[in-house]
Amino acid sequence: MVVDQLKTKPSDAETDRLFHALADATRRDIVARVTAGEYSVSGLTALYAMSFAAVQKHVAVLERASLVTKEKRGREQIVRGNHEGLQKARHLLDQLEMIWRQRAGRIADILAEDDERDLP
Amino acid sequence: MVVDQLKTKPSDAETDRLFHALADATRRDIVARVTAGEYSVSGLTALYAMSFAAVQKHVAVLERASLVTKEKRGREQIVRGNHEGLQKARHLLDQLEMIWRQRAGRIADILAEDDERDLP
DNA sequence: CTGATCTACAACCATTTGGTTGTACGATAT
DNA sequence: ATATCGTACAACCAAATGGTTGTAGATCAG
Repeated sequence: MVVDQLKTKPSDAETDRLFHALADATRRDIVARVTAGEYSVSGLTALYAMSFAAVQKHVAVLERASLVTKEKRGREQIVRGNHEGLQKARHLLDQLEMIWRQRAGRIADILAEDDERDLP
Repeated sequence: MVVDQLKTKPSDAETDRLFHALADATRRDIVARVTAGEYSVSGLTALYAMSFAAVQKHVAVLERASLVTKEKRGREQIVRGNHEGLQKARHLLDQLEMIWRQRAGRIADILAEDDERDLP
């Protein structure tokens, strides 16, 4: 099932790649652009003050992190946003969020126990 | 207002620090541990196969990313999870998610226009 | 066919990262 | 008082990062 893929915990290496890919302003901008529309690699290069090869490397990093996909069209390579990577990242943050809420819950429990102790 | 702090877009450098901090398995584990409970830096060191100084550096990276806080207690430094960083990270992913949904919306619009063209 | 465009990839370089060891210092326990 | 514990920080090192230039292969336009 597709759901299984979401519930499957990504490997550490996968997660490393994901967050590392997001830890760069240029790459985040690329993700936003190609999620909103289609860009070739050279189309993206026009947007930034860096060489084609540099952008190419950024796209490769994003691709390895499942945040974008590339598809050959004629002599161009079309880059598109890939929802899968984003969902993975959100899922991982959700897990940390759950740990936080569990802790908050335990604290509430402890306070409740204290209250009980105060009862007659 | 507190709400303003959440709505304020974090700087690129802040976001870089955040995702970079999360892009390491040891650091993610530290975040999970100190979110669930309290640990001193040397208490954390006992958990990993690396030197005290290495763990100290990881904690420093997490602290700069607002993912943990440190508080001196006696001769120990207590590390605690900081919800602020997590929320920031989730907010940033939410923004990308929004771009995705907007695009999905536009595609639906385009399909709807095509349908209209087909009408008499 | 020829030339221009888009891509891939290697080689190189400066900086950052993630680890180490070693030294120093305040807080604690004996 | 002294030894030990927890921390801070500097110096060092290998590997990874983020950028460059240069070369070469496909694809398209004229």
